[in-house]
Amino acid sequence: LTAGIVRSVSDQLPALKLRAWRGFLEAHSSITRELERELREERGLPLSWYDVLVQLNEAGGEMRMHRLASSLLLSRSATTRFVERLERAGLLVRDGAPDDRRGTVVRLTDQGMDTLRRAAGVHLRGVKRHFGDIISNEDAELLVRLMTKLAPPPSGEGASYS
Amino acid sequence: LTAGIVRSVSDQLPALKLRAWRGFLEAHSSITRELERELREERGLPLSWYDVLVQLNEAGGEMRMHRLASSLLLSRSATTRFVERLERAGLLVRDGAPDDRRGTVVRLTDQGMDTLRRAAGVHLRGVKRHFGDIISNEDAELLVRLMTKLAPPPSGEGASYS
DNA sequence: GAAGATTGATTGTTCAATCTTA
DNA sequence: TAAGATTGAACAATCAATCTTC
Repeated sequence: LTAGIVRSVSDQLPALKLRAWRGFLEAHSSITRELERELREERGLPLSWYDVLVQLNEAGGEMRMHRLASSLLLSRSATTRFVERLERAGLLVRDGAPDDRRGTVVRLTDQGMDTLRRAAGVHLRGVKRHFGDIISNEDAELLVRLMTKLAPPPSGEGASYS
Repeated sequence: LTAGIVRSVSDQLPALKLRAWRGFLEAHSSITRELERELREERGLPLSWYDVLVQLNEAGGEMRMHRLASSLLLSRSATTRFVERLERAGLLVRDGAPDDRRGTVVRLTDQGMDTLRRAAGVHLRGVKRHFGDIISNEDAELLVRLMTKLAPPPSGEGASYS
């Protein structure tokens, strides 16, 4: 049954490269799943919440809604509701933009900053354990080079989960 | 404000490895997003549906529900509803398992097999363009080695999006 | 009692439509 | 007319509870 598909696979993609691709997917999935689990268990924080806090912090503590939406790779409506939840939890606040009255500025609160600090330890420990400690410095250099080739350098950010 | 965080980052994770980690996330995100877009535009098929078809095909055309759930990294209830949708679309059917009357077997239909064949071309072309063509054979060998170290080889499958 | 699967309630994401300001 | 943001309706994923069979 699968002969046709198998043939078309190897015509287009050498087995070696297909194995590399699948390994890439497996590694991504297993590492992020583990990071998600650890952060949720030890800090009660979803990785997606942590990512919002990181983005805001790296932007200097505040950000416009549409900019946040594009860094998170979320639609605007999803971002609105997402931000609502974090605001209800006291991690950030929304305010009208000073220069453009259509706009909204999202700002990290002290509590949000504190939550970020406490979460960062857990998260970075996880990235170290599940990624950094496993690869050598030479591997890391190579990955930087490879990943830069694979990710479109011009266009915007991306879901970081830094 | 961020001094404490920045310090704790570099204590745990050398800057080089952190850059490798972020590159890894960016590359994964941008490639899978593009593959999703292409498959949806050219075949009207979500990547997650394609993944179900691939899993079933690689398992010889049929699979038990709980096994499918674990290959897809979905909960059982999510898998039930997911399979319902694909069944409504005519891509697969459900039947009682012959040996265990608690169980359900999911089986690819001819239409499902046909959809898989037509989707595979588009998808594999994408993996080739956005991944295979960009890396050398040496890079691929290295990635296989690295990704195998990063993904726990013993435990189960993973979301493939093959 | 435990495993396999489904259903109900809750939560989260999206698209399309809407409202306000530029 | 378009950009920024929010709201309503539809869809998808999860947990807990349930039902059947082992």
